[in-house]
Amino acid sequence: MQIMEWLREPEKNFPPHKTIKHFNDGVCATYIQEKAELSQSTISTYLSNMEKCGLLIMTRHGKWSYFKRNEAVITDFAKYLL
Amino acid sequence: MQIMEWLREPEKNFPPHKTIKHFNDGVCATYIQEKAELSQSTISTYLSNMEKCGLLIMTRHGKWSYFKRNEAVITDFAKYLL
DNA sequence: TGCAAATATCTAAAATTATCGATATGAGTG
DNA sequence: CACTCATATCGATAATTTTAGATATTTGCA
Repeated sequence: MQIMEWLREPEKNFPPHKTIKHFNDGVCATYIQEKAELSQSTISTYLSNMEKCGLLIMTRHGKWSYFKRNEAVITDFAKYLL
Repeated sequence: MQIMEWLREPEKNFPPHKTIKHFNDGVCATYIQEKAELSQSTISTYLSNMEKCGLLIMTRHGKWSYFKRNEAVITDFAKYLL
């Protein structure tokens, strides 16, 4: 939940990436891990699971994995609750 | 989640109560328990927790506890996810 | 008042989840 | 192609959740 909130406003919650300046594909895993203060393996598993279940969209840029919210899926889920 | 879905349409998912004919206050705990096929204590705990956290509204009618969805809270939660 | 029905609470076990350290894999770079 | 950084996977353990049986409480009714 916390990660999903952070990713709603990447610019406000994360520093700009050293090589990729925009947030078009979201935030790289390392920054999320640092902010979450959980181990690398834990965050990697989280992000991977969240991507598998459709909540996040992952994009590889070289050695970095970027994650952003999958708004379409989130909207559908929110509607389903009603 | 399943219970929340059932309670979206009480008339379609539960029999009418023997003494109280309408579904204004939702469904009595026993019917939910029977449909869920879980023990009485389990369902009682579920419903109580769901009520405590605001998802359900409980109404006592004599010896029966009725439960219905708290649509306001559900709507707020759905919005929060977006 | 005493019994029965409906629900609530307590305690404990089995199952699942959260989390990490160690290790493996993938990718860029001199 | 060796080295390093970023991420992924594996295996294990601690913590939490799920669930039930036993028991307690509440309420209506004979």
